[in-house]
Amino acid sequence: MRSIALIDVNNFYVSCERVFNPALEGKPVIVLSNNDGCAVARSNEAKALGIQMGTPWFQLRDLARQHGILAYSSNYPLYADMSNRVMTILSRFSPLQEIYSIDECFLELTGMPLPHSAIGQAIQKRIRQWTGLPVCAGIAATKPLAKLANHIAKKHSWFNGVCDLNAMNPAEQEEWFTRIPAGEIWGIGRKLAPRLAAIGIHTVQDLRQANPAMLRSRFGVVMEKIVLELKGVACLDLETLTEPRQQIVCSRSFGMRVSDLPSLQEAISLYVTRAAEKLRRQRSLAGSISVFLQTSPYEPKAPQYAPSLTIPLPVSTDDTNQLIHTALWGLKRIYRPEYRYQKAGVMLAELTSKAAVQQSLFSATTRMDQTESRMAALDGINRKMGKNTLRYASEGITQNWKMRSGNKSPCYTTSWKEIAVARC
DNA sequence: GCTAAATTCAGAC
DNA sequence: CTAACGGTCTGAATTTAGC
Repeated sequence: MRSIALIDVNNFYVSCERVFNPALEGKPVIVLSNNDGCAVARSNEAKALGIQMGTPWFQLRDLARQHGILAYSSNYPLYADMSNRVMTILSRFSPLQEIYSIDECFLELTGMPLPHSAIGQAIQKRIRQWTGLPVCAGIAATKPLAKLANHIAKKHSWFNGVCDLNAMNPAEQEEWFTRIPAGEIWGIGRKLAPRLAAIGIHTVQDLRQANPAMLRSRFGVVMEKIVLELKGVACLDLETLTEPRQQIVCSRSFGMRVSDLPSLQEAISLYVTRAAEKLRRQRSLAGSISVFLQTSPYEPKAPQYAPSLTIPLPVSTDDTNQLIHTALWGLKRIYRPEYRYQKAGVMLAELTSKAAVQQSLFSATTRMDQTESRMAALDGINRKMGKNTLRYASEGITQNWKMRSGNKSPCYTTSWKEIAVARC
């Protein structure tokens, strides 16, 4: 019997904040998305107050005041660093690991000594000891079932955070499947759940018993695979190698509405810089760059404008200078001064491996070499001396358009300067 | 009427 | 005092373009 574990950190962002600020323990805490926009992580106490995932912060303000809810701006350097620690520890429990998201991974446990719940408990204990973070483990024969097992472990405290569906007999399993709504299944979202309900499929058990061929014809292959996996038939492999991204996007909402071109130029320059850093980190080159602007869809009475322009690059590149130049050229094409922009962004696409470049017949190789050493120097200085030590003047100095981040915790694990301030 | 490319949809977290 | 609502990425399905 195949045995897959799905390990995930409970309320990940909130738990990271709590590790470094134990006073948050037992209190209703939320972490907000970029620009302090929406609640994207909630402690159990906050969930108990009825705060839904993705609720805009301004709608929560009153409730937060009433109940003393603590709201933090998101601190991605902290969460990314904690995630790396967790994933490294987990990698020692199995040779096959799929890192599925910032706080989740699958581990192949097939063939390891039983009971596998004991492995789950060992994992839980070590992650808690070595990082301070709480995790749950779900174990089952396929990935969606492991997700469900994890869901069960989280919801029912008597499992102590570890649930092995493989260790249950079929009647017990069925008991659980009958109690869980189909919408909880991995891959069944807000559109598909109502469509399934319309044909009488309400629970996991209903879906398990449905005819895969019929579901395929009505909903497509994805649904068919989900059903087969729920029956225990493996269709999805563990994806243990991470392929390089096929496109890289960097976009941000502004802290205020922006209408002037110079501010947009600064923002676009910054986003291109970030995107190009990611591009070089995965050793790719971009074949095209897109620029886009957006007015706020939440102000329906204001005139809306959401232009974008994709510019093909004659020779694929990872040179920030060249990418900024091209993006700013594109920005000028799409910019109209009469709108109040809420957001801007860039996308690098048609990415290819740097190891297999198609050189231009007409461009001299020296140009490429110059780019190479200039970018290496830029990345090297910023790696050694800290992010932003060396940056492009076109990013601007005051950056009045920058996103709001009113209550960010210090970067406890990635910045010497901020630890000194924290004194915890 | 076919294939390929582009766009949209749905999902995850 | 008022207005304030995330970001990245994937793969399938559907539509459109080009022949």
